Amino acid sequence: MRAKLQKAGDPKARGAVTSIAVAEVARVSQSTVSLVLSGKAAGRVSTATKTLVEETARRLGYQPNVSAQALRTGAAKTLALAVPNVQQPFFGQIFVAAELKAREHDYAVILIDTTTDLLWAERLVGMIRSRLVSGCIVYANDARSDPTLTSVIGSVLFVEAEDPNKSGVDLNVSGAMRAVVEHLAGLGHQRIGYFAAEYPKAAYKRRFESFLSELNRMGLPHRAQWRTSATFELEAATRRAKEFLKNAPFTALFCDDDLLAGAAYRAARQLGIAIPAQLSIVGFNDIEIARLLDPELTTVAIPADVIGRTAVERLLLQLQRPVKPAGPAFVAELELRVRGSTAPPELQQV
Amino acid sequence: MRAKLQKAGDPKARGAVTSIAVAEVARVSQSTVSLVLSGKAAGRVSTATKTLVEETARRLGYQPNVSAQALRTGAAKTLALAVPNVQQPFFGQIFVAAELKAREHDYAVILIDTTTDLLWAERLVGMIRSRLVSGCIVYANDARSDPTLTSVIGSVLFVEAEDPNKSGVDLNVSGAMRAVVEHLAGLGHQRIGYFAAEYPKAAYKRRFESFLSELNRMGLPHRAQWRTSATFELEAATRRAKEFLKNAPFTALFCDDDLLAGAAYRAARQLGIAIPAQLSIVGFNDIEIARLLDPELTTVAIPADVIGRTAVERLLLQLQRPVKPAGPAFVAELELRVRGSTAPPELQQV
DNA sequence: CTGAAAGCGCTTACAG
DNA sequence: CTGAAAGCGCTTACAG
Repeated sequence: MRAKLQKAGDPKARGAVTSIAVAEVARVSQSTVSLVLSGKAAGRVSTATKTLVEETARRLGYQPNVSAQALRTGAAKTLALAVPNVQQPFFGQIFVAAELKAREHDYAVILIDTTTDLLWAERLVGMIRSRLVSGCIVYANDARSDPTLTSVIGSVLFVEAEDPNKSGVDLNVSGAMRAVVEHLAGLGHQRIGYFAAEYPKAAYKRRFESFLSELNRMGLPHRAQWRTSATFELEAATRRAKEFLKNAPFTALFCDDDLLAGAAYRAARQLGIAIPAQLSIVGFNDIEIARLLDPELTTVAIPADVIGRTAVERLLLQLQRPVKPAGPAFVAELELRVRGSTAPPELQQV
Repeated sequence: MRAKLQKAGDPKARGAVTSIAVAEVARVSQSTVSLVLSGKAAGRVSTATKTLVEETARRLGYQPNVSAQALRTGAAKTLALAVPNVQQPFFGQIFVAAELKAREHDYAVILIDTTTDLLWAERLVGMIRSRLVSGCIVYANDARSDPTLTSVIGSVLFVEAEDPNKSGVDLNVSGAMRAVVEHLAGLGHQRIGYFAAEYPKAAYKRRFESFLSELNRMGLPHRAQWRTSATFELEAATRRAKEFLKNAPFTALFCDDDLLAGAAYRAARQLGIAIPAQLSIVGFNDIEIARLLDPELTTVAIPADVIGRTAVERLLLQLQRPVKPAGPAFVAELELRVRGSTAPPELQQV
């Protein structure tokens, strides 16, 4: 038995079971242990040896040191997921779906909140260059961060990107907007207001553009005064909605997000405007809030699970290629869920 | 100039700037670079050399390889945060606060959802033993996972633990329950129902026990039939609430979570029960939903930011110690926020 | 104040 | 089919 000289001052005794320990106990070489446990034994290690090693590793409770693996292979099995706001249940859903798919491939996921961390892009670049993560999914990037990300662009997959051509995964926003406008027009609404999210995201800009072109297609008018915007901070959004809805000349209102729809409900309540009799409201996202509102909210559902899964799959594929393939984005279909907040415009407003 | 022999088949060219590259350019040894950049230069490296190295590193865009650092030091600068449900905005808040504090110490955070991953405890142990993470904050563990975690217990900090003595951070639940019961009793309520969360968490059990002892203290009765439970799945919870509220003999209802309160609102709406005239409702958490409900929900606010921050601070401290200090937990104060969902019991129910 | 060297725990050609 | 050896990029005693 070889005595192990614990050199003073060296990293403290680790206690962990290493592949060398497994090799010693199994009386094989450490190479063999590595080959077997990383699944590369086929045709290179006899079945007997393979079984012995696996057995020994299990018995000793061996877990490969991921830092050593990452150092040697050059890539950590960790991904980052950057989302605008972790506190929104929708992004929680995205995370859960992404994490599940990542886990299938033995990857861990680090979550980045781009709203609370203004330097998120710089930090992400640092994470990639320091090899903390191998790649990142960026949900709804803002234009400001793009220059920062160019140096690591091959390791990034965008969802609902600023520039739609850059998206690895995208949403069929125009299809959804068509459904929204057709639904409202079908009920008899001629004037539709727009309550926009006050964030510099192309995702929101695109929704509005689709909205306008659908109105156009249907021959419906739109005025600048029929549109306002607010952040998702509930009190501020409610105040904004209240000014906006006072004497509003429209009979239906589209909201960029269910949270904004919630603020519109509160404003309507305070103003004594009945939903849907006096005002129809449509949201976007279909988070839990939609069904907690009274009446329940008609809204556009986004398949968070499909998006989260697909984004991870595509990112992992992309990381294997030498160069980023410029293939077309995966486009997720959205679904209008009609509930009680939309009805024909029975009572004309001012 | 030393020619570097790129040995065929070795890990592909990495492209990354290493400390050796910095050393070569700055014409110092790699040890010196390391000393300077890890902030251990004081009294060991001349100011001139220090400046030169820093300058060179910045110019080359050097980022230390964290895998190499972790391998050498034995600990990755990564923490895990295990929460019951990422999709609940409350845990999003916890994450944001924890991540911010972790970032201050140069740690990254991996999020674990214990509801969607039934083997989370096993996976967490794997993460710790494989050195992917140095430690973990576990929010509201369930008893089932405890045996699995014992082997890594020194690397874990509990929040609202199964066994309150094990908590590194805890909530003053009895204080909150006292405020709730006193508030309702003060309004004149004698019979208070309880809508419990149907999860095997000690956190919820403790809320109910505190509730009972506060009732006791106030001399108020409680019957088993005045209590029911449901998961947070909105439709199921609403159905449960509907059965429960039909001919309910109580005039006020405490809910383990704002989401359950939301379900109770829906049920009340369907049954034609007016809130708060016929039924007062109190929630727990004070997430956004509380202010979106109509009337706005009286609920107990939990300081997610304080909890997230403190948990990280304490975990980091704990990881430095050789043995886990059994000091007392940090106890976060909760606050009852009175809104429109509670009022005197004007109309007696059956 | 500075540098040469060991070694953290792996993976992977290479030789046998 | 198996093993010896190199080397990923760091940190840290140690020698000078």
